[in-house]
Amino acid sequence: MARGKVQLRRIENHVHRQVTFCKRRAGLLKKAKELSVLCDAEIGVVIFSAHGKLYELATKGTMQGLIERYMKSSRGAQPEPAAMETQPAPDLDTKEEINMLKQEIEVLQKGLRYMFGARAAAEMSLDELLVLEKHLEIWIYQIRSTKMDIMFKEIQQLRNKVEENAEITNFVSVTSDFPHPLTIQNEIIFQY
Amino acid sequence: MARGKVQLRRIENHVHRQVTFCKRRAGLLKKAKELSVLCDAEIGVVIFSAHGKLYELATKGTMQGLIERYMKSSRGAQPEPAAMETQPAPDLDTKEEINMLKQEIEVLQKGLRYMFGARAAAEMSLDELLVLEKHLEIWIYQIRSTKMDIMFKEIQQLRNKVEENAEITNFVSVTSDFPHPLTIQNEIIFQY
DNA sequence: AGCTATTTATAAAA
DNA sequence: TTTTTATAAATAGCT
Repeated sequence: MARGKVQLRRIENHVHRQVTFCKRRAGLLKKAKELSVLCDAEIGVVIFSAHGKLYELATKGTMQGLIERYMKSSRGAQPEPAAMETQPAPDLDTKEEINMLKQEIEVLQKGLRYMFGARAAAEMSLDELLVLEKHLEIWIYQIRSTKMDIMFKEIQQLRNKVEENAEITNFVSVTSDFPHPLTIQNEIIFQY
Repeated sequence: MARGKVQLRRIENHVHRQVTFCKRRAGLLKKAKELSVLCDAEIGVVIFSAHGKLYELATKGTMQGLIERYMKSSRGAQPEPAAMETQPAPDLDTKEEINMLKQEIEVLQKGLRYMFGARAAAEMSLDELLVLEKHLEIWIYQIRSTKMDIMFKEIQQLRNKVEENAEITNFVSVTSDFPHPLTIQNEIIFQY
């Protein structure tokens, strides 16, 4: 933009690159702020320098809040994981259900902080820790179910192969079902 | 920037605001791309228009990946993530509010999953699931230890109180240590 | 980190 | 929205 037209490719000179990064970074964040104020938009900008240093800006609220909003907004365009659905709570009074869900959210938030901070567990109350623990147990259960699922499919494929072979070689085909009661899946899987 | 100096406040005229939003949004995204290319930086920009429409840009990789990187990078730097507050849903139908809360929980759970840099369970291999499972077990173990810790402190406090009382009333003070071997903490805690 | 000469971005209008 | 055009801003190359 000045004393030289800009070439749209990586600046090779290390010093030039650093200076330009500084200036343009400031410019970008300024522009973002302006756009947010002028047009009443919520904007988040995250910049990782080539060396991994983080620079960020979140207009209106925090980056965390913005990320949440982004997750909600961009969902649907993304392939949703079929597994690990939210546990359907038993039929409670709606009013009470809302409170329970809100509490659950709070606990999960703290859990996230705990993971990200890796030292915030001490800040959680006994009850909150209990709820978080339950969540994790559910999560583990789901993971074990998925593992079981994968393995069962492999077994089926193998059995199909065997069956084909048997037919081709005029042997008796194996058709008996493999027993796999859901109730013991998690017990079985423990052995792997 | 042209034919009129810009005032840094919300543009009141609806049409002007819309036009400016369009232009400046394009400008901001262009600047972000340029900065990324020129200085080899990874940049993410999220823009929510006043009416909630989402515009985004992620240089290098996806926004999801960038968010993961942000989560990892920004932890510890923030003293208190005052963010992640429950959306103050004003006056929605309770039924709808429940759905919104459930969605939020889903998002948070997803966030927790990202913590391990893991993909959704459905997309994960047996080995990956095993690793994730181990992580969760460790997490649960830590939580149980923390719970034990909290409870033991409470017990200590109670005992101190008793002790004070005893001294005041000239009774024999209780000084024996309460046994709490780490190896069985998790077993003990199971009962709560 | 400051200074200009220029390049860009963009406000107003169409 | 997009284009045009007059100007305001941003910034590349130097100190």
